[in-house]
Amino acid sequence: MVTLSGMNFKSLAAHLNLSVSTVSRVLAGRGDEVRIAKETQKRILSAAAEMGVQPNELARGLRIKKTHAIGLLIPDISNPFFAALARSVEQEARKAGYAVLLADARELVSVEAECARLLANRHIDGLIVAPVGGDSSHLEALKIAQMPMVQVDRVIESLDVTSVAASNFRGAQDAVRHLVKRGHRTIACLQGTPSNSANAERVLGYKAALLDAGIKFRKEWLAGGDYSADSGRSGTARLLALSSRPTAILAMGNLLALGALNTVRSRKLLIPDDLAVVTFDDAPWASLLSPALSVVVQPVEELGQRAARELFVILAARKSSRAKKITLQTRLVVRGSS
Amino acid sequence: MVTLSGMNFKSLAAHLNLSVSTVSRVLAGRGDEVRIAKETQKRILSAAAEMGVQPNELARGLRIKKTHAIGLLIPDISNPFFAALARSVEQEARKAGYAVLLADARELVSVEAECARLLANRHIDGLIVAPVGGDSSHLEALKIAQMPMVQVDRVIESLDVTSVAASNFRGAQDAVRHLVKRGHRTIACLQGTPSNSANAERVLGYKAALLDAGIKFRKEWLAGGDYSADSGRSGTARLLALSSRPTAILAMGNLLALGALNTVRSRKLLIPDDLAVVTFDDAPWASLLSPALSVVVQPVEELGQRAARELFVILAARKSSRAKKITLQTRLVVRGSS
DNA sequence: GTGAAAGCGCTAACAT
DNA sequence: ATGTTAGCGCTTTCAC
Repeated sequence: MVTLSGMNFKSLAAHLNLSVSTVSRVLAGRGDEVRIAKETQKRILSAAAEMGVQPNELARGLRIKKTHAIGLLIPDISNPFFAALARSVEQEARKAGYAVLLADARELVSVEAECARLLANRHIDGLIVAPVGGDSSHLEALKIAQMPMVQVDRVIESLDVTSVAASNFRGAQDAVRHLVKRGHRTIACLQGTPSNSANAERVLGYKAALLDAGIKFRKEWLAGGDYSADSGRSGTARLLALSSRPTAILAMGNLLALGALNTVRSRKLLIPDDLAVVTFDDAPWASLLSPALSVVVQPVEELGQRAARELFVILAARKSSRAKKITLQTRLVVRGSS
Repeated sequence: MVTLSGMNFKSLAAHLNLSVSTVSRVLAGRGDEVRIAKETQKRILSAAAEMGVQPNELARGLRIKKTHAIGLLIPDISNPFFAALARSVEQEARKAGYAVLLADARELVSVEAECARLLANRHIDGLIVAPVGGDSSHLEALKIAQMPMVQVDRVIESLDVTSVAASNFRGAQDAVRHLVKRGHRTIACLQGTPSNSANAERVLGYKAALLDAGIKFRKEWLAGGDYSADSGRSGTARLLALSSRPTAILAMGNLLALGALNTVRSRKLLIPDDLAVVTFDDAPWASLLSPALSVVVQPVEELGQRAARELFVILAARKSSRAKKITLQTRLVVRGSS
């Protein structure tokens, strides 16, 4: 508990022979509104700047019942996607004068519930959450307690809370259409965690696009089961063993794709000739592989920015508005692998 | 500003016909110490649990001048290394009952300075910082204001603050020794940002190992300049054009290595035969490339854990102790690329 | 064993 | 145009 200057409004006021309230009013920027003499304002402002006096946000929060802090509850910060999300949320929050309390659920609902409780105790003004999925009663509880909330990336529909996500359905659809255009008719898919809404949307988009192209979906084309490279590796092995071997694969996460590449290489097959690969989520290394990976890019930066902004809109609103469902477009980047 | 229950000590006390002080004492776990009747304690405890009453950390912090929150100031959360660091710091903090305020400096000293100020205003109890490097007067200021601090990964010696870092010197040394053992005599190096202490240590270790092996360092072997893949690509191109072309490269970051691989492939050279590559920092994809990358692994998880623990030790201590310098061992993992 | 009262640093309603 | 006062929800002395 350290203040840079060690001074507070009281000591500043004493030093200037003014009352704390006057100091408070001026430093809150309401000097003109309350008609404090220009002269006095100047004195206060310059003295504050010089002595490095800043309001104690704790005391302030206690009084006005706002902490100007938001919680960011994500399933796994070591996942580059969420790291990038955290980055843009933090930047947007700082711009708006909010601090960010970070909580990492480690993909465990139990940890997520605990974090939710701890954050509530900290009296955050609002929460941005990418739910782990599965049980969400702890998030329900927050909602009932009127916690302003925005869901991002992963969406729990039943929560009835504003959400910001990429067009996962459309992104998968685009990828499949691209593959179809390249002449593929047997297109498999490596899925991530099925309980995850983003994954579910992608699988739906994949199936819809197959239908559109007059291709009958076969359930043995659905491999994977989580977002790991291992899952991609074994899933691809299973797919390659199929009697009707797929000529293309859509992976729902880039580690899945990496696993796929691995299996393909070990079989001495060629990409994209023997097997074309498209995957969700770009990464610095995706374009550096040979062949470079074709990817469906999510607008991560915008996702975080938008989620933060939506939350701030909710916080600024006097009364609760209806939950919005915001979808940001994905972008297909075709490179060598397809 | 939401409480899950909407209740506080006062309402609980009223409900039980007790005073706030008694409730406070019991819920602070000092019931026995102050000799509150077992019976009363039980009533309070069970009622609190049932009604979900938790202390308002804000009011608490204001009173006892402790927020049980720490700041985590890092240069770039989208860098997987720092993301992993954040993850372990957050977990360790939560275990110890601390919340984590995240601040991302985006590798800019100016942003770092602003974040430092904002965090101080939030009255964090302590700070874990991986300095951007360059100017550090803002960190000096925090130190002078007695902010409990721990540096991690990147270390500013002049700050005289406890630091936790990997054995960068030793790690580079080990890598070079390994290459020498494989018969290499012309070993180049792709460095990251020179102003970064971790990079500087690595370069020193690299040079020391060359000296040890009786190899004279030549300054044209030093390429790169930042941690990007581009830097690795162009640096490697330069190295390959040398009259005394290196047979091995040590990269100080995995994107640098990725860039190197790229250049090597485009030249139709073979790894590790034409050029061996070892790099700092493992990544999920490093072992999935072909050939798989040999890497110097930093114990990221431990780095974060240790930094947090050291900070908590400082926070628990009554008076300030001397700054420690903690070094955690790196590990060389030899794979196909060397 | 428990309660009353003061105070942490701020804001806001109510003086003047 | 500025000061006085009460109070946010806790902890902590001091009282009984």
